[in-house]
Formats: sequence, C-alpha cells, structure tokens
Amino acid sequence: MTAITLRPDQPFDLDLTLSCGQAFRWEKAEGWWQGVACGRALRIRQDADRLTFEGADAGFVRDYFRLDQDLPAVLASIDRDPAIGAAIRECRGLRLVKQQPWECLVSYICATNTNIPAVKRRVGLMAERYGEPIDGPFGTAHAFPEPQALAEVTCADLWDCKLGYRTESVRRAAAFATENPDWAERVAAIPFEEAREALMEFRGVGPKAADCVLLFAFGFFEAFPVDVWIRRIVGEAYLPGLTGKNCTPAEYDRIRRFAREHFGEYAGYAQEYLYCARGPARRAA
DNA sequence: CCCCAGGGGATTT
DNA sequence: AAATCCCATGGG
Repeated sequence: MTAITLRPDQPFDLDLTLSCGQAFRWEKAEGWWQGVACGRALRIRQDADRLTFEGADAGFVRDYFRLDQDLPAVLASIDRDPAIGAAIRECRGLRLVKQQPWECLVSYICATNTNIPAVKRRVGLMAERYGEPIDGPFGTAHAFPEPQALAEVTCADLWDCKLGYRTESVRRAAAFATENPDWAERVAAIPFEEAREALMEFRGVGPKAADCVLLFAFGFFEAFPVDVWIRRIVGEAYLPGLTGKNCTPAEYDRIRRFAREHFGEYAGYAQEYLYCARGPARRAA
C-alpha cells in the first residue's frame, strides 16, 4: 500500500476522473476504485488530498492520472465564457487519464452506436479471455490483450465477446497492429490533422472514435470528440443554428473547428468538462 | 414488448 | 454531398 499527498495547487478528483466515461476498465466497490491500466491491476482511493493505492508505484499513478499536468493553467486557458465557466466550477479536478493507444483504439471501435456499460462488457470479456493474467490486489485480473493475441482469435470467438458487427473491425485492427507494431509511435509523431486521418484509416474508426483516441491516448488535447450530448450542449450554448437531429460530417467538422477556435489548444478538456457537467452521468444522477 | 441509444459504412439520390 | 438504412447489444 502506497500513499501520496496531492499538491494543494493541483486539484484532482478521482471519482469524476474515473466515472466520466473516458476509460472502460474501472469499477468502484466499497470506497475503492479497482481497474486495470497499462498492465497493472490497481486499487486506489482518495481521501481529500490523500491518494492511497496498491498495484503500482507512485510514478505510474502520477503519470496515468497526469497529476503533473498543470490543471489550473489548462482550465484558465479554456475558461472563455459562462457556460464552460459553470462546468469548470462543477467538475474542477477532473483530469484526462493517459490511456494506451492500442487498448484505447479497440475500446472506441467497440464504443460505436452503443452505451458505456456495453463497451465495458466487451472490453472486459476480451481481457478476461485473451489478456495476460495479473495477480493483483483484487484477485486475478487481466491485462488488455496485445494485438497478436487478438489477431489469433477466431471471428466466432471475438463475436462471442459481444462485439457484434464491430468484430471485423477489431480483427482487422489486430492484424494491422501485429504487422505494424510501431503504428502508435508513427501516429504520435505527426501533426494532429494527419494523425486524425491516419486513425480514420482503421475500419470502424470515424471522426468521433478518432478524436477520442487522439485525446485519451495520444495527448492531442485539441481533439474535440462530438457525440449527441456534446452536439446538444454546443447547440444550446454556442451554435443555435444547428439543424436536424443527426450529426452530419459537415456539421461534425463545424462543431469541432468552432471548439478548437473558441477554447484553444486544450479544447479536449473543455469537451470533457461540458460532458461531465451536463452529459448523461449528471442528468441521470 | 417496444423504444431509445446513437457511430460507421454502404447504398442511393 | 446529403439522406437513408442497417448492424448487435443493453437499458428504461
């Protein structure tokens, strides 16, 4: 068991961070969050400025939760109007965790046209069946499977992980990542718009999934994923001219380019704060 | 039971 | 380029 004390000038809210839907392998039980991240089975809780955890060292925890990113500076940079200002006041301490590209890519392929519990189920089944076992603080957990492990799974068995019509997309991504193990390094090394195009070469990855992976795994904080909630929120607060119910490609581009201009280089943080403050989690609660 | 959720791809206009 | 349908699953 390890504990670290958070700096008073660097807010962090573990509950908001893990419950806002950005990562799919966390569950809260009896006051503790437990999950698997980057091959570590981690159990962690927060009491005010104290973080207590087991399953990883302090360096990993700081890195995964981006505790060294200057959050007040980020929030100050996006705080440009009353709507985002309210979201910041409500969700201060929410941080974007640093996910692994491969797991994040597959997770968001599995997230198309579906809800968060279903994504968790799919990712969990793939890990449980094909991921490396990890002895951790809550029994045997499983790492997310490496590309080769998934590439060797038959379509029928992948289908049985409840992937549905996404099965073929995951299978192709696994084959590609097995043959091109440096794919993520190459995406990380090129400019944002090019990286976005590169991710959309994957079958099953469109604008929304690409923006999520760019934001959550590659640290492209200007990425602004647009789902129906964000579309609704942006339509109400910023772009009242939005028409129709569906987000057409042209409309998607209009929203994300507006956000990049309006919020600046950390537009992705604005997206998370708006989603967290006014999206489905809050309305349900 | 039906409806909603609600992303990407294929097809058609 | 825009509109329409379909895909498999989970939640209300």
